[in-house]
Amino acid sequence: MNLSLYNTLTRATSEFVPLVPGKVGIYLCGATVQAEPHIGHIRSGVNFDILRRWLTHLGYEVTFIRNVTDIDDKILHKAVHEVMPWWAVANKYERAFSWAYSTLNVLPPTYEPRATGHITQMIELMQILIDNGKAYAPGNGDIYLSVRALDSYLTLSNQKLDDLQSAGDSEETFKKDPRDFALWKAAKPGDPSWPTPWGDGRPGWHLECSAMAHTYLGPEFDIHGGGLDLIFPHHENEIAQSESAGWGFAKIWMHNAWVTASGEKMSKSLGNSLLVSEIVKQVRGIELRWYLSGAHYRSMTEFSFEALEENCVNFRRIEGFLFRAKEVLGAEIGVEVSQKFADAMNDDLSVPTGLAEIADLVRIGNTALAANDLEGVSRAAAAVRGSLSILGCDPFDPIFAASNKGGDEAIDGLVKLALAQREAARARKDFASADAIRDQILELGILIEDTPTGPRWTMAR
RNA sequence: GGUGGAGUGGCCGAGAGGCGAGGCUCAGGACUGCAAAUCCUGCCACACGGGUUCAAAUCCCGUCUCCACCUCCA
Repeated sequence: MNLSLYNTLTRATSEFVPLVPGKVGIYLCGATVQAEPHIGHIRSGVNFDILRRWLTHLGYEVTFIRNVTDIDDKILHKAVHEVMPWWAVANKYERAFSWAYSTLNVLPPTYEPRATGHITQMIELMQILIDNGKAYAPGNGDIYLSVRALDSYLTLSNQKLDDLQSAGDSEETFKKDPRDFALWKAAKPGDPSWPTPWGDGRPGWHLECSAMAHTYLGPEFDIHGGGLDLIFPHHENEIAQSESAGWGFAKIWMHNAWVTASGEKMSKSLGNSLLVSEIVKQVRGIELRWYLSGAHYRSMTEFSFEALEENCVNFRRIEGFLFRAKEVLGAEIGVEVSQKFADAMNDDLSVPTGLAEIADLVRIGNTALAANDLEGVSRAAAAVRGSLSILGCDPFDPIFAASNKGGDEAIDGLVKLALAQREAARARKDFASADAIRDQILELGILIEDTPTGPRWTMAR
């Protein structure tokens, strides 16, 4: 079975065929760095990280570009609000995003271009568009794209130009048509600006995405991703800008759905309790990632702390199996991807189906552990670990190692001293003393379990 | 008004004509000195009303409810 992906453009799932055999170019709309990331933002990062890991597993050489939009209206507003230079605001939130990505084990992109670093490329693109008559400079310093002049506009969102509600601000502008959009905005006093042949100004409608995708992936590339809400107008405009310049642009458009709260999109829900930085005070990054990975990327996932906790319990069970397997095997666990898991992933990244396979493997592995079937344990554990590694949730991944350390040797030695006393008490049937030791140790956060091969301890969560 | 999506068991969450996804919770059982962990068993759901079919959660018609996008939201 080959990889099939859903393409928003065709509204169908079809076999993935790269433009260049063996290689894949992906452009993901990353953050507009104007606020701290909430779990909806990071879901997008996680979903596309899984896509990237899967493509890499399939043997593709993946070039993954994820931009940072570090200049836009919201950033400027925020700068006024926070009484900071706009560039300090942008950098502050860019760091917040970077922290969230690494906390959730989202691999660094091949390159992470910033909008402000690509003004030259944007000017070049505008020059092309003006030269071929698709864009115009009405003389006030703005540059607009003329949407009526386009052969195909709104093909991604399947809308008709005349059905759109008009912008509202159109009468005061220099637009030829109210639906034309600004590629470039003339400088206003106090705003940052860059010089162009048409006057000083700053980037308009996400011109940077077209310019940067072109710079790093070429005139056409395989996959363009982003959140569902970017379909219109953001991605439509990217297509319009790029195709008008004569570039083939993206072949496949992939959009992740939201994390909702109380049935509504996250940005509408109040409070900042759903910031990544807040959630990871309650659960580990790997657990939050597991939760966000669990729903299909095109399905809305309804956030609740109950659901999060449930998923954590589920994950700890899987992780517990791997830790026990490693202890019994006395060796590193292999990394294999089972056919069933691969089939699931190949079917438009059907993670939920893959989860059922993981559950099966864990059950089989636990049964093998009970039967002391080391061969079976090894096989199941490797398959579980392989699946988890695709999901970016491998507990043996060094990035998570710190939070998984059972404890260092000193703790191990101390716990074993206590366990020896408990074993002695149990041997003389002094269960009251044995239980007291177990309870006291548990209060320190260490869980004692008796197994056929003797007691073992783990850090309680 | 236009465009798109959703409604599945106590909860989360797949599936998209036929042999009960899976997880969590809960209840029983096995194991255990007691636990924990683990395994086994149980809990037969698809918004509503019609229709097509041997067979519908899945297809068709109608209805209701919810959500999103429609010019700077992942």
